[in-house]
Amino acid sequence: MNEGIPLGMAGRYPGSERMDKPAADEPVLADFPKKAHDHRHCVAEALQIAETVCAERGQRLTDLRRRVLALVWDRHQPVRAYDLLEQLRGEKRNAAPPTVYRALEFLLDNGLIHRIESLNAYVGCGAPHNAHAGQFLICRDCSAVAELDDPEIARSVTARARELGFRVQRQTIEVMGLCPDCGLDAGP
Amino acid sequence: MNEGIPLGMAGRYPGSERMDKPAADEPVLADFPKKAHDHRHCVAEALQIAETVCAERGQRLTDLRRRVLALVWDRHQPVRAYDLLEQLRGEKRNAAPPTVYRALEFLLDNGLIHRIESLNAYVGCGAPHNAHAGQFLICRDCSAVAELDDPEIARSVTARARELGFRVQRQTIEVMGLCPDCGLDAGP
DNA sequence: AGAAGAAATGTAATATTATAACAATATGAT
DNA sequence: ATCATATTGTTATAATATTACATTTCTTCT
Repeated sequence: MNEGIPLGMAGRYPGSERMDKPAADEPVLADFPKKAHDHRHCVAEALQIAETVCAERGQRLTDLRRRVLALVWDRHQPVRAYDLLEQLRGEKRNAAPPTVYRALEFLLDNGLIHRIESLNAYVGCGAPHNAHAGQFLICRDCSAVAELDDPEIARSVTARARELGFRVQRQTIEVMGLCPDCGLDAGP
Repeated sequence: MNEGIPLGMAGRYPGSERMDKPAADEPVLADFPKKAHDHRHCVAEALQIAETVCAERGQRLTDLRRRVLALVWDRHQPVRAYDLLEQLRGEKRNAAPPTVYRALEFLLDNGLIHRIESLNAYVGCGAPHNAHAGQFLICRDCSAVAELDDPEIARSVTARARELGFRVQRQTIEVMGLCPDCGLDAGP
């Protein structure tokens, strides 16, 4: 199972019901969105948010960067850099690795996407207003990803680290498993 | 700072005072070991444990695998595959990438090492008896790594995932920051 | 508008990480 | 000793990412 209708993506994703800004300490109740939802709306809203975020920060969301962001959002799953490159080449024959990697770097720096380290891949960020690392639930079967932003998890990590005298700068939390849909196949 | 005396490594590492087997639910009180400790003892004990673990499971710890394990432990820091390869080539002129990657795969499968996804690197596992994913504190400055195995952290992740109907198979938790020694430089 | 400086992109080459495919060798079981 | 299997050797290549420098575009200042 890894074809056909694109599946889930980060909760509080553009298009979900909950795009209100959460209180600093409120867990983001992320979830895996329905299989069928309006992609175009989803992408359009992500782009709109990106415009706003960049404008607020005086960052330049160029055509290229916007296009790469749209491609990352297009499939609501982690996307690899060279897949992006291939798609770009279809539109822009002189695209090269730095074309993609520079755009990805910009988007990462501005919190508009996240990198999934264990997959060497990238996903759109559903809540780019606040700087955050996020925690990711990744389905082994269909590759759907849900982004959590649970302060309790983050705190339990930070607390233990501090006991050891370690200063936390950034947390990478990636959970592999089965999403609600794919978990059904495997029994209760 | 990334040279000279090798620095820290996983708590409950061979050579630490606490090599007793923890209760299933007891947090492993990992810590960053002292800068000067007996490496040879450290490596020797890790190898001894590996022998035992493999014997228990009927797995073959061959010369090559043992050698790679020793090299991973040698510096108590995350080691990259091609660094291992280069060292191997010094001893065994026909070593090639698969030589290293196959040994690493074996060691990973048997829980004798962990892969640090965010660094594309490998570290020895201090407690290979129990299958576990582990949580890693990685110093940005000196590359020292401490391996935690804190069930509270794992539980907080699992609990939230279950609320979303996600079945956890494996957690990757990697925390970048400053270890106790390097954190001093940066003020309190 | 025009020039200077900064930011972004183009372009070529290469570094780094990892795997595929098949041959040869070593090991353990009978 | 022979067979089956696991391990290792060997060659080639795939996948991911960066460096270095040239060119273009954008912003700002006049």
